[in-house]
This record gives sequence, structure tokens and C-alpha cells, in this order.
Amino acid sequence: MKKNITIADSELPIMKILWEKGTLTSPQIFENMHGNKSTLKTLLQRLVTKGAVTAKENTSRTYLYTAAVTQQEYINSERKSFLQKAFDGSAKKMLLNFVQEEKITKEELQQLIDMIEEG
Amino acid sequence: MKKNITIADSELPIMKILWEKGTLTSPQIFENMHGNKSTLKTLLQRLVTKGAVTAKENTSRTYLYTAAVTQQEYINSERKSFLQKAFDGSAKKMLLNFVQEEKITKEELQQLIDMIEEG
DNA sequence: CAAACAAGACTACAGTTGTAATCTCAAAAA
DNA sequence: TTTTTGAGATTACAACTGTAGTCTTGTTTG
Repeated sequence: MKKNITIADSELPIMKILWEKGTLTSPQIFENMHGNKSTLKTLLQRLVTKGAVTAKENTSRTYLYTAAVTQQEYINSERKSFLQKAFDGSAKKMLLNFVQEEKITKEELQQLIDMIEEG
Repeated sequence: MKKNITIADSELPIMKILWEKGTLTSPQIFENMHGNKSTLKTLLQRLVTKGAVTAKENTSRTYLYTAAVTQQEYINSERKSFLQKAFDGSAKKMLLNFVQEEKITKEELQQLIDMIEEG
């Protein structure tokens, strides 16, 4: 059974950097970010503990950090959770709602259809 | 400034019943649900404390509960949060992802366009 | 009226989250 | 070599969550 790794909102910025840049040392991660260093260290630590990020020994006393959960896995998990909570799991209901709330235009829908047809 | 009321996952089933049925007593809420009664009481209590549900005195010692946050408000809040976390706030990116992941078909997109055109 | 019932109030408790300070100690700098 | 630095480890702590038990007391039942 695969354990369900949850990425907290505060931890997400770190994941985004790792998804974008690949493998980095902690200073490299942090220089791409704002916020209190101590807090960031804690969040990175937690991600490692959870298994969302792997830490491979680099020089003694430092590590190279890499995302162990892919962005698509994260998105899939968030999508499922969102659809379930707000639309009983139905992507169709959601779409309808987005259209009604005007978060999506007819033009955008048409572009997608065109995209699909082009393959 | 409006306070940001957060509805926890465990509390959502109660909200869903209130959204569906309107105003109910706690026994009426609970008879529509599964789960430990004591836990449900706690969750209902928390919803009242948060202001997500209002409790109007009924007979002495009992209340009538009503959702104070609408389902659409909840959905909007979840939508914003989901789009932000997974797609930098872009509904378009999300749609593209759904199409790629085959959560939405060309036919469904076409139906929506037709719906918009009919008004 | 006495006993049982139960809605709501109060208490409990561990895990997660957001936020951050302090401690350790090897490596870099002076 | 002595000092400084800083990555990582450890500790802190309150709010929120998930889950559930106990206490109070008015109401219902026998």
C-alpha cells in the first residue's frame, strides 16, 4: 500500500522550485524564495520526513534535495480532492459551474476542442 | 474585513446536508449521516463556533441549525484555492490539464458551448 | 414522582500546520 | 590556529483537525 503523502500549503513553494529546477542544495532552494530562513528549513525538513523530497548526501553536512513526488501526482491528488469536495467527483459538474461562474469562456472551450482535433 | 471561514473536510458532510435540506434539528441532521454521534456533535458545534452554521433556539435545550455559508461560497473558495495551488490561478491551464488527463471529453466541451449559445 | 433518555456543553488528546528560535559542529575565513 | 559561519538537527508552541468520551439538565417515560 502506498502511503498518502500530503503536501501542506506552506510546503508547496519549495516543491514548486524543486519541480522547476530539479536537484538543488538548500541554499539554492532558499535563494529562489522569500520568507524566514528558519521556517523554510523546517518546511524542507518536513518534506524530507514525509518522503515528498529526498535528501542525498552531498559534501559532509550538506545534502542535495530532489522532489520525490511529481507535480502531476500532486495535481492529480488535488484535483481528486477538489472534485470530490465540491462536485461529488464529477468533472462535468465542475465544468458547468466554471462556465456559469464565467471562469471559462466559450472561446477557451473552442480552443480546447481545436487542440484535441489537431491531436 | 470579512473573516475567512474554513470548512474542514470532516465538517463538510454536515454542511452538505444543511445545503440540501435547509433548516434542521441536530437529530435530523444526524439521521441523514453515518458515523459516531459524539464526533458529529463536536463537528456541528465547531461549525456553529466558526460561524459556518447558525443555531436558532427552538424548544428549550434544542436548536434549529441552518447553513450560514452557502454552497456556492464554499465552492468558490475551494476553486480559488485549487486553481492557485495547482495551476497558478489559471482556469485555462486547469482545463488543458483535464483534457490531457482525459477527465473531460471533446463531446462534453461541445455540449457546454451549445449550452452557452442557447443562453 | 422516579428513572431513563438525550441535546448540548465541556473535556481530551494526538497529529498536522504555520511559524520560528536555539543548538551543534564541520568547513571556511581571518 | 582561532574565530566565524551556516547547514542541518532539535525544540517550541499555538491553532486547527479528526475523533470521541463525560457531564448537565430538561424532557419523556414508566
